[in-house]
Amino acid sequence: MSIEDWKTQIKRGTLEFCILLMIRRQPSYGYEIISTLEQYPAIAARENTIYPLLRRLLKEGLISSFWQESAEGLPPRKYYAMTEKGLDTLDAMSAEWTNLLNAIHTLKGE
Amino acid sequence: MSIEDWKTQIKRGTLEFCILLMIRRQPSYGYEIISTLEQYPAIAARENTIYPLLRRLLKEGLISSFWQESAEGLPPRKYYAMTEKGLDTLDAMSAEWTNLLNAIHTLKGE
DNA sequence: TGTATATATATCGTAACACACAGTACCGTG
DNA sequence: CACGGTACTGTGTGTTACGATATATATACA
Repeated sequence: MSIEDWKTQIKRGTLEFCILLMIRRQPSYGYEIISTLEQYPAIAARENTIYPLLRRLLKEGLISSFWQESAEGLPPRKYYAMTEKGLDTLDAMSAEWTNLLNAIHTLKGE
Repeated sequence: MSIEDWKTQIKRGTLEFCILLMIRRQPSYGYEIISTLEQYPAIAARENTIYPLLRRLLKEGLISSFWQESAEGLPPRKYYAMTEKGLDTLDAMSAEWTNLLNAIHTLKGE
């Protein structure tokens, strides 16, 4: 397994975590999420990954969606916002994430 | 997806990372690795997960193995140790991991 | 006989992410 | 008008790490 393959594995779960973090800050739409993630090579992902993921989060009720007109000449955007359930889940994820970081820190032996 | 399922996803890649970190500190054997991981619920895993993983790391040349007699009354243990290639890979992983942490920190908006 | 330590293997399933592809709509330039 | 570029939304199929469950082997000790 190359380091690139490993990066793919690392994204499992963390990508979902990152997207929820983004949406919690403020409602966002697919294209914006993809553009933002592009700035961070560690978790960059394309439409074929992001849209199915957003659809799943919608289906699970962690986020909600609404359409909004854009500035003139631009197609409408589908915004995603956090739900109560999403916030609860994100809190649980954050707690687990902290546990993971502590575990790694200890295993590093520092 | 429940939080338990998310924990499973998060282990992808991180479990491999953790095991390499452990073996870098000092050569270890399967049973000890499993026992140590049990102390950290975030990355706990059993034989059915750990042994195939160790076999994969061996096959990829990231770790090596050697048998060693145990204390009287115990069966011999198969120890795993880091290889040069494993160290290089671990360094690359650590760099990616740092990138990931930075990205998450920024996305959290702090 | 049963428990504990220790190292494995086999089969099957799940689900997240990746690759390739598809479609709509507007704009500016040649 | 055709073309490339940008903004925006998706679909279908494949790969593969990790998980559940079960089984196999061997030694020591109560």
